[in-house]
Amino acid sequence: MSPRAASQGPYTLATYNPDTSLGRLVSEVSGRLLAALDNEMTELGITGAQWVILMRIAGGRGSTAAELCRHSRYDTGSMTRMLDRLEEKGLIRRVRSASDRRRVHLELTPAGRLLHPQLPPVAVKVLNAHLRGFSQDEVALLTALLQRMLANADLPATAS
Amino acid sequence: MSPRAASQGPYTLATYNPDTSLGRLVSEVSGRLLAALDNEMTELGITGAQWVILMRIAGGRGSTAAELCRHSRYDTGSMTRMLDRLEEKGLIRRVRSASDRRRVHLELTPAGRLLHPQLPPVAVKVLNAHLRGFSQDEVALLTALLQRMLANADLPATAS
DNA sequence: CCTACTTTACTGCCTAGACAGCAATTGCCT
DNA sequence: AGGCAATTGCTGTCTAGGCAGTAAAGTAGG
Repeated sequence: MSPRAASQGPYTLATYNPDTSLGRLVSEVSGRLLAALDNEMTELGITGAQWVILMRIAGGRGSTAAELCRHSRYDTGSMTRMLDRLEEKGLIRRVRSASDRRRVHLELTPAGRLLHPQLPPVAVKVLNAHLRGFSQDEVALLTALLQRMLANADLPATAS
Repeated sequence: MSPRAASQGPYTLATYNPDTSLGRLVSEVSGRLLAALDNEMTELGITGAQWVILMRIAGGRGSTAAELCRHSRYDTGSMTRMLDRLEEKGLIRRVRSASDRRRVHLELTPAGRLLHPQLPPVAVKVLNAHLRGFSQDEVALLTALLQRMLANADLPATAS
């Protein structure tokens, strides 16, 4: 309510411009990166979203559906169908756990293991294409700034 | 093919980590910002995506559906239905153009004009919450770095 | 004028994610 | 042992965007 409220952060109503704000900018960059990833991936037969899940499974950081959900903002219903698609493509396999029969362990099929090494180079290519003219220091700086935004996102929203 | 190819950009296969890469980071920040915007907007009865379109119409930077599409990576089909929803909520009005009868001019209804002033403060609040601890210089720096990535996105992908 | 091309808005159809609800399984607690 | 809550994976149902196709309206060139 008080005029002082306007000085509590970098943005104020007077200076805020929806077209040049960080919100618009981050959303646009994210969209372009995913679009470029999708584009590069069509020849491999998967989408950018599937790329992300495959990389997690292959890297051992997603051995069950629930674990994948906890790290990817999908709900379990969406994840089930995402895994359905990867299974239909013959890239992953579901194996019921013996120790905990609620769980379904996920693993790459031979076709999935064949595809896996082709995934990281695509991401490297896309990222570097968007980072032309950036020094290593600038990339590190950008990374650090974004990580700080992410850390703020986890905090409960302060009053006002 | 040659080893030199690995030094053409900040990322290399050896250093690339899908969990800490800029791709993952930008996507995550963008998702959090939109989720926070959605969350703040529920009480106003619209979504984050609708917020964006309403702001463009209100600001005079989107007087027809085709113009909105050119600036927002929606196709015309999606935009038609997006505008359907805004019209059903009584926030915008479609008016057939007299000079070019293919066009449908978009304008805010009285209810839309009443809602409009409430939109920017929400974005300012969300952005500032994610920028706690940032100086003005750091925000400017982050903005500039992201703009450079965006400029690179518009260039045709270089070979390799 | 008349044809060919473009632009604009709209409509099916398909894919994909969110939400809620469900059954099976497990661990905990008394 | 028995009851109970939590976890896991799955299924309907809804919303929403992408793609292709269409009709109406405009534009350019002969």
